[in-house]
Amino acid sequence: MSSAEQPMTLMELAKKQGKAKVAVAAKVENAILDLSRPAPENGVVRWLTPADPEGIEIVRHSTAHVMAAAVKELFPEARITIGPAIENGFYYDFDVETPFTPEDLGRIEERMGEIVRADLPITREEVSKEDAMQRFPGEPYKEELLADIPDNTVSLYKVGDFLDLCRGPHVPSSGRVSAYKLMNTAGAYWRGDSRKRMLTRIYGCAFATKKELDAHLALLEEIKKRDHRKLGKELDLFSVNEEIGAGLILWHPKGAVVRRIMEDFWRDEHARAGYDMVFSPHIAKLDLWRVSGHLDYYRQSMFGSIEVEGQDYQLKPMNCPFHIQIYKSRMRSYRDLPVRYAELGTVYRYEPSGTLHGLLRVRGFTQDDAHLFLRPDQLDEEIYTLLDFTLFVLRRFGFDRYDIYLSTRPEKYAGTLDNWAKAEAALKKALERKDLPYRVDPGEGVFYGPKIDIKIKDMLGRSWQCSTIQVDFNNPERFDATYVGEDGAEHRAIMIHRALMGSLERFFGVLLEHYAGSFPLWLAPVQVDVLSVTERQIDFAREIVAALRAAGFRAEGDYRNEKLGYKIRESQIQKVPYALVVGDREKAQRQVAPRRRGGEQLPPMAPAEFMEILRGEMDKPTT
RNA sequence: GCCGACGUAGCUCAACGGUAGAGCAGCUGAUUCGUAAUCAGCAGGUUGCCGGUUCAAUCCCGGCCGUCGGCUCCA
Repeated sequence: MSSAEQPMTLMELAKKQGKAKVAVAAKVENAILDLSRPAPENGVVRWLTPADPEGIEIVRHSTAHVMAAAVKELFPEARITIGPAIENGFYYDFDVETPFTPEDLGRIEERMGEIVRADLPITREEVSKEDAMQRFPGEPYKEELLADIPDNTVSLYKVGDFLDLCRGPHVPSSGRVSAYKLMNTAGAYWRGDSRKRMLTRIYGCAFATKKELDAHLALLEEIKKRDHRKLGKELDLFSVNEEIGAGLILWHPKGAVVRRIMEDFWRDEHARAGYDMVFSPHIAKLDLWRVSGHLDYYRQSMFGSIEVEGQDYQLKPMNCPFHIQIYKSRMRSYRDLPVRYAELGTVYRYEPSGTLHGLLRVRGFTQDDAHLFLRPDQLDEEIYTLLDFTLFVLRRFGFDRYDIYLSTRPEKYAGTLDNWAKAEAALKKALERKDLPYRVDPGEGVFYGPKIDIKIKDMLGRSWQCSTIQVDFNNPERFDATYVGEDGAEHRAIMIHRALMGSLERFFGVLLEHYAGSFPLWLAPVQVDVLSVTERQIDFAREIVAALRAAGFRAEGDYRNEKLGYKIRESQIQKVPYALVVGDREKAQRQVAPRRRGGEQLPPMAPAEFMEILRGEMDKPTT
């Protein structure tokens, strides 16, 4: 190509290739570029469209700019800060005297629509940092951002009259932004720093098509319907009570049934897996936490101490020191190891009031905790077994999709490099031996050891971090937990700290949303409703209820003077897996007419036959 | 903890500077009914708590408690 010719832009190349309508940017040698940039001489480009993950990210980012443009027109006094693309959409933070109201959002969205319809070009220019400084009068946040940019050249983007400092890239014109919706406002600290000024953030979602946007809004509706706080109230499972205190959970009888079943299952399986159950008190001398190191590292998450007869006591934020003391209560031989102590231990942690959230974030909760004391040579096998056990437990609760993370040594760490290397290798080996895909989170381990975190995925594909397996070099050291080896000398034990469900409260909340309140049979608080059609069948219905209960099922009778449809509806709304209809016909035949929760009707059958169906369903993690 | 919104009957929600209303649930009665709501009547609230402004506050203002959306935090 001769130098006299005007170099062709990517946009022009896109036109030639018939891609101008769909392309929002181009990928050239791994760099994502605006279409206004020159096309490469060899002409090798990959066009990015809103259907590409990278393409939609650009659209989302540009939508944030369009929104900022609308905000600056309607609220010229608003100071602009940053506005990135995020999952499903974007946000933009503004510094305004009074935060935006929902009505403001409506006006902003309307103005955005006008900008989109006008299809204004979004232009890019490169200027020196000094020049850029002159271009943002009265925008202190932009000045601050500029000052922090190491390069001498920066890029500016313009939509209509709205100029923003931005790395880009952006879509070529505002008309390419289409399916979006402003969602809500929120406070957010400048640069995420709680010491800095609180800004007003506007969240929006944006998609490639209206259809995807609608699907996303439908998903949000579904999430709302499954909200464990709403279901907890509707199904009478639990409550939080202002008079008791924020973040403290009351388990109602039906919720308590589910919890008891979860606990029973947990205890049985742990006993089978070679764990010993222990119990420990809710408070202990403050000094214990000084020894464990929690006081130094995590004091801000602990409740204040309680003075008793001149001694400070502390509500426990963890169970580990207790288990260590049990371990230390006598001499341990290498033959005794591994020692596995498990406890459903209730702990109390101070969480800032603004972070509390139903069952998912509370101040008092029960960990399905265990501490394993091992010899170094047992680490590999133990972790492998533990991983297997964890996945088995999760599967029982209907979770068979997960993301696994291996967190390695952070900058600030306790223990020896040699131990860290061994522990990380053991964790890695176990994951690979189980053929589990995982991601490494470098430096994200706890100061006392590396860990495996398992994030389960629920029915809606949302991730929840519940299980954690942590190697701990710190506590055996601090508490001097040892065993006598074959050589007769004392050796330092290695500890594994692990929780499978994490917190029972939280796991129950996740389960509730996972199943949308429709618990599988084995967990359902009420498994069978027996419904009499008229009062003529009450005696027979009572008999059925008694028989079911005698067989170990959780059955309730509804003998009220109501129509069948009314009772069915109530049973359905309460998400009871089975309703047994008992009318004159059934009574005469000594049969029941089962109806499944979803509406499916089974043929009338003998009670014994129905119980066989129940038994066949008891070990199913989903229904 | 920070920013914003909210707090009215058991639940879901309405109304208003002049001491509040509906539906569902509850209770009573009638109805005896076949797979998602039978009808009628009755009862139910110091409008989260404390203080202030006002002739008068549930409504306006302040503080506290709690809830919600975020931020921060999360051993």
